[in-house]
This record gives sequence, C-alpha cells and structure tokens, in this order.
Amino acid sequence: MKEFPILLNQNQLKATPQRIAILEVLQKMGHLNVDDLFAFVKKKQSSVSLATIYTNVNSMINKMVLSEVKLPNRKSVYEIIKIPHGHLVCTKCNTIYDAEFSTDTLLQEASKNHEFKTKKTDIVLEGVCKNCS
Amino acid sequence: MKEFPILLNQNQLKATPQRIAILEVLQKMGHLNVDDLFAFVKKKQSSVSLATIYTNVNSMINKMVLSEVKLPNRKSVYEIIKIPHGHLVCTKCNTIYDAEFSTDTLLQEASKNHEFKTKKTDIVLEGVCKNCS
DNA sequence: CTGACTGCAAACGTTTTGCACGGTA
DNA sequence: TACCGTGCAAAACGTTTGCAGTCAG
Repeated sequence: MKEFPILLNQNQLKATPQRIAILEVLQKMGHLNVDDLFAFVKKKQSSVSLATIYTNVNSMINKMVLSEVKLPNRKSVYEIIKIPHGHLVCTKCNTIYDAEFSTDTLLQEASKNHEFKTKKTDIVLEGVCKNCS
Repeated sequence: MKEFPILLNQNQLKATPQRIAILEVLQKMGHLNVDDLFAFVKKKQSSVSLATIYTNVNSMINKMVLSEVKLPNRKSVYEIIKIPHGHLVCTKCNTIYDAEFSTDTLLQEASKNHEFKTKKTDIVLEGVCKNCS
C-alpha cells in the first residue's frame, strides 16, 4: 500500500512504520478497538508500544485520517475516514459493517420539527447479520 | 414524583433516596453525564458519594431503567428510558434534544442492501439548534 | 540536521471494588 | 429481620505524559 505515506504526509504527519502499520491493519480489518489494533500491529512490529497506538490514533483522528465509532455496549472502534456512512453491528458475531443510508429524511425531520441545522449524522444499527441469521 | 419508587420496585431495585434523586434530576435535566449527575444529586443529598452514582447508573442501565447515550467528542450522558428516539446535539450550546425519527427507510435499507435484521437504531445528529442559529 | 516520533515507565483521571454500617421491603 | 444499598478508601483500569534516544523529511 504505497498511498498511506502520501496520505500521512498530506495531513502533516510523518510516515512512520507504526502509523503505516496501523493504517494497513485498519484497511484490512475494517474496524478495530485499541486493544485489537495493538495486537495486530504487534504482529508486524513486535516492539511497538501501546502508548504509540494511543498517540497515533489520536493524532490521526485530529488530522481527520481516522474516525472513532462509538458503539453501544462496546469499546469504541476506529476506521479510516472515507465517504460518510453508518454502521451495522451484529450482536452475534460482533462484525461491524459499513452501510450507506439515505439520510435526507432524518435531516429534513430535524430541520422541520426542531429547526435544527446539520449535515453530520451518526447512525448505528444493532441486529443480526446475513451470516448469523 | 411518586412513580419513581414504583418504577424501581418493578425493576427489582430498592427505592432508595439516592436512586430517586438520580431519576428526579434526570427527569428535570433530560441528559446528564456522571459528573453533572453527581453535582445535581449532591444538591439534594450532600452526603451522596460518586461511587453510588456510578453503581446506580450501572444497575439502572442493567435493569433497563436508564440508557447510556454515547456522543461524539463528549462524555456519555444518561437518560430515563422512554419510547425509542434519536438525539440532536448542538455544538454551540451543548444542549441535547430528543427527536423522533422515522427510521423505516434506514431499516429497509439495512434489510435490502445488507440482509441485516434489526429494530434497534442509534441516531445522533450534530449541528446547530434553533436558539443558536 | 532538526523537529517529530518512539518505547518505556510513571502519572493521571475515571470507574470499580471491599468493607462495615444503615435502610428498604 | 434479611439483604440490598450506601459511603468511604483503596484498588484497578484505561489513557496520557515526560523523557532520552531515534528516525523521517
């Protein structure tokens, strides 16, 4: 994945092996919490420290390279920022799926019923996925 | 508010003054994080301990009397469980509003595009409220 | 070459726990 | 009365920070 160093540099972050590994792991696994991220990155770089994972997750969130996904009854997971989307969380296999929703109705309801102006939605559905049902 | 002791007893929880105070404060204020909850309850019961707030918030969540609302860039807030609804968070005044959304479209999209079965939605919109715009 | 980044360990803030006492059902 | 719940203090936990050495740009 040659583009991660570029992505990092474009966002005022140095392309260190640790950061590249975090992005590679997240690209492959989709969504991971800090502990899993640490475990996976450690496979590639056995000397990596948990503090580095925390520091980098935070710096990449600040630079809008990553985003945090807060989930009910679970630790937050992190993902590489892409086009806006919601999440489907399977309560059986714990897999987290990306899902594109048409949010027009929600935004209109917020606007009409509450005079609330926004374009930022945070949508999580909890249920049972295809494979588990 | 005479109904809180009943609500608690119905959910296998003893109606202690601390728990009643937590519910009264939440009913009045709508959504509070642990620290604010502690501060408000302390006004009524100066001897209350933070540990009791934590313990009771957890036990009432477990008994489905309260629910936790996880918000972007903020500490979680807690609310008394009522009919399902989403939340509008004003980034200017930090007020959190309840909002009823028609979630049919979302549920249908999850079902059709991902074969995902659910009725549980978690919706947060971040933006600017009526009073602040 | 220089400032940013790393690993380590210590510090920090938040949440949970153990215990003796008190209050609800 | 029996047991659940409380307050307190200590412990546990997750996360952040300070520092000396290292590395990317």
